[in-house]
Amino acid sequence: MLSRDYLRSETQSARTRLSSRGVDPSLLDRWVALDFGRRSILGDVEQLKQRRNELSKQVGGIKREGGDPDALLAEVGELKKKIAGHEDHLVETEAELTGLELALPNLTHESVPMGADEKSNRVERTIGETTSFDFEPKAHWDLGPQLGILDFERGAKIAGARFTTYFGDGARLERALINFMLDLHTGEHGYREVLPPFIVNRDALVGTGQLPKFEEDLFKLRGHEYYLIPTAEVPLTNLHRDEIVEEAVLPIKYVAYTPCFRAEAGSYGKDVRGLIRQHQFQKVELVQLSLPEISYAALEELTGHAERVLQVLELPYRVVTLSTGDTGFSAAKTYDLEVWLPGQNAYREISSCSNCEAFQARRAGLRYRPNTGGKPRYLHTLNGSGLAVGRTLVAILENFQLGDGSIRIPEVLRSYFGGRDRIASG
RNA sequence: GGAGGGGUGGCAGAGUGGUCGAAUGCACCGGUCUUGAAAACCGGCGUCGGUUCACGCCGACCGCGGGUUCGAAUCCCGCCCCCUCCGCCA
Repeated sequence: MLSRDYLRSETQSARTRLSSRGVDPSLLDRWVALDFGRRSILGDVEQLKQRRNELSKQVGGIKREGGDPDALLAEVGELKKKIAGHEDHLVETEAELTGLELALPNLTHESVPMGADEKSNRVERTIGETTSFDFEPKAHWDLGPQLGILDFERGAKIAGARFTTYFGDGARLERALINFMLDLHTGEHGYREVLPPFIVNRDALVGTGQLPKFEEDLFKLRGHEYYLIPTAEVPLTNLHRDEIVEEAVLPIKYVAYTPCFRAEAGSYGKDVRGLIRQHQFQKVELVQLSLPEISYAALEELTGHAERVLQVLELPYRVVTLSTGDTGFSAAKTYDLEVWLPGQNAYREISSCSNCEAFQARRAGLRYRPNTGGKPRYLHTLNGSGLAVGRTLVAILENFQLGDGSIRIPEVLRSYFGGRDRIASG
C-alpha cells in the first residue's frame, strides 16, 4: 500500500509514476473522490457521535437523580438513526477505498530503468565466463534422466505436469544445496534460521501483496482459508505482523528453507520441459526488516549474499535491474540474478532480490519505535532468493557436466557427498 | 472429535451496565535527593483516524465481527486463538 498522505498531497506525481507501471490513471481520480468522501462523512458522523455521547451522559445524571429523561431520549433516537445511515455509507466508502489501495502497486525507485517489460532491464555486471565445452553440452532434462537422478514421468504420474521426482544423488544434491545455503547465510551473513509453516492464511498473503490481486497464482486448500506458500517471503515477512519492534533489534534478518507452490496460471507452454518452472520447488529465502534510511544499502548487501552462493559454487551469472514494467507488484526495486545455463545457451533467473520499502510494512503493520522515542514508524522490508534450489541444481548439472555424462560436484558441496567429486550414472 | 477454562495497556493483573482508555504493581522515560549509584519521593508513559499554523479538541479501539441498550471491557449471538482433561494420532 502507498501512504494516504502521499496520494493526497502528491496526486499528480502518483498518477504519472503509477502509469509507468501500467496503472489506469483514472483510478487515482476515483481514489481522490473516495478519500474526500470518506473524510467528509467521517466528520459528520463524529460530530453526531459527540452529541450522542454528551446526551447519554446527561441521561445517566438525570436518572441518578430520579428525573425524567424522555425529552433527551427522543433526541438521541433521532441521532441514532442519522448515525446509522452515515455509518453504512462510511463502511461502503472505506471498503471501496481500501480495495482500491490494495490493488495499487508500489512506486519504483528513481534508479529503476523506465520501460514496459524485460527488454528494458539493465545489466549491472556479469561475473564469470560462460562455460565452454569441447563437446556438445546437454540440457538438464536429458542429463537428469540419463543419470537416473531426475524422473519427470514419475513426477507427472503421481501428481501431474510440472512435478518432478528426484532420486538418489539428485535428491541428495538438492538436500546438499539446501544445507549449504543455510549454513552459509547463518554462518557468514548473520541470518537467523527459521522453519515456518508452509501454509498461511489470507491476511499473510495480503500483507506481502499476493492478495487480493493474484489469487489465481496460488494453490488454495479446499474448504479452508488456507493457501500453500508461493515463497517463504510470505511467512517470514509476516512474522512480526501488527507489531511495534524496538529500533535496537533492527535489522532483523531471517533465512528459511521452504518448498514453494505456484499455480503458474497463464504460463502454459512456457518452460514445459525440465525443472525450470514447477508447481513445487524448493527455495532458501532471505528476508530483512530494515530501517528506512538504510534499506537501499541493505538491498545491496542482501543481493551480495545471494551472489555469494553463486560465486562459491563457481557458477557464471549476471545481475540485472528490472525495469519499471518488469518490477513486481510489491517491490520498489529488484535485482534479478541470472545464472548461465549452457543447455539453453542463456542466462536464466535464479534469484530475485527486492526492496519493498514500506509497501508491505503498511499492509502488514510492521513498525518500529525509534531509539529517540516518539511515534512508531513503518520499517522497510526486503527479500531475496538465496537461492532457488531447483534452478541451482539445474545450473550445476548443465555447467559441470563432463564428456562422459557425469557431473563434477563443486568443491564446497563435496562434504555433503562423503567427499565424492562426481555424480555418475546409477 | 468430546468436556471445561481463558483472551484487558510492554509484562503481571483489577474491573460484570454510567466521566473506564481503563485501578494497582513491575518495566521504561524525566526530575528531586546523592560525591556517584541504589533506595525513596514527584511527574510522565498505548494505538489508529479526523481536525488545527499550533496548543489542543473530537471519534474509535479491552481477541475479531454482529446485536441489545439513552449508555457495553461488562449482557446476548457467531467466529478466531490459547490452556487443561479425555479420545485419536506422527
